[in-house]
Amino acid sequence: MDIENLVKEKDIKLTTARTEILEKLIHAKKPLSYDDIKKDISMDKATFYRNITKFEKKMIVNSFESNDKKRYFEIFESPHPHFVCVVCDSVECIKKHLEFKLSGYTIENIILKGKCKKCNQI
Amino acid sequence: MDIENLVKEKDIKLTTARTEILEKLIHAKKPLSYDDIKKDISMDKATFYRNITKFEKKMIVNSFESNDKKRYFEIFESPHPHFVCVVCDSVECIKKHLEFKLSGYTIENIILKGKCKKCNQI
DNA sequence: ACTTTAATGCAACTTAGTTGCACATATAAA
DNA sequence: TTTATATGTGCAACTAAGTTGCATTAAAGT
Repeated sequence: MDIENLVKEKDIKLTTARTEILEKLIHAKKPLSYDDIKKDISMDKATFYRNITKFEKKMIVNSFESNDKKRYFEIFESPHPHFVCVVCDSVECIKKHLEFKLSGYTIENIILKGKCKKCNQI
Repeated sequence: MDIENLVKEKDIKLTTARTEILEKLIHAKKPLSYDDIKKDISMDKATFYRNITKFEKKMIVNSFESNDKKRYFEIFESPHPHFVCVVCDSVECIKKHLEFKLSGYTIENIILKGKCKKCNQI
């Protein structure tokens, strides 16, 4: 996956700031918060949030609120569940497909909250 | 369900403030945020949050973070999924049991995010 | 180059929730 | 009934993620 493909036909100017954000998210193995990536990007947080909002509107990025009051962002791909640890606040993607229908509702994201492997061993 | 049963053997003093919170939650049909119930309770928000934290530790109340940056609280009963609308931020309980296992993990809450019935019709 | 439009940085703001501290209430001991 | 000790409460100040207003800068079209 490369950045040109992501923004293709999305009517978005590819500025330095935007490239930095997308680069970081593309190489991430799990959703990241602003806090997770601020050390690796050079823009102001206002710029970060304005750009991420734009990415979300264009369906390039997708986000959800975790347990730690932070928003987590990932490149929008085929929908998959996420696991959020209520002890250590870590966030993971669940590869397994979770089929679940609810008539009248549209389900966009499934979030499982609980204790992750590490925290279960303590 | 009554309040005496809830706090029985939980080593909790039943003050006026605590009774107010529990009364409200017992009669709620869905999880409520502080914002939802502040008009109906007479205590300071610090007292509310300190008590709700205590209830959570004692497994009387259970909570989760929604999409609107607010925490939603409900009386702790048998675990069930919740639906959170990403458009109108409404929160609902899902009665249907959702079985989902993930080895090594403990799942405490399942949150489905998407569009609710109302918002789907718009 | 000139104009128009969108992007950025900075600082101030918003808001859910937390914390320190003094005062109040309750339970236990004397 | 007083005294001691612990717990609960209100108020105000604080915290931290995210937002907004505004002046400045950069980019794209003519």
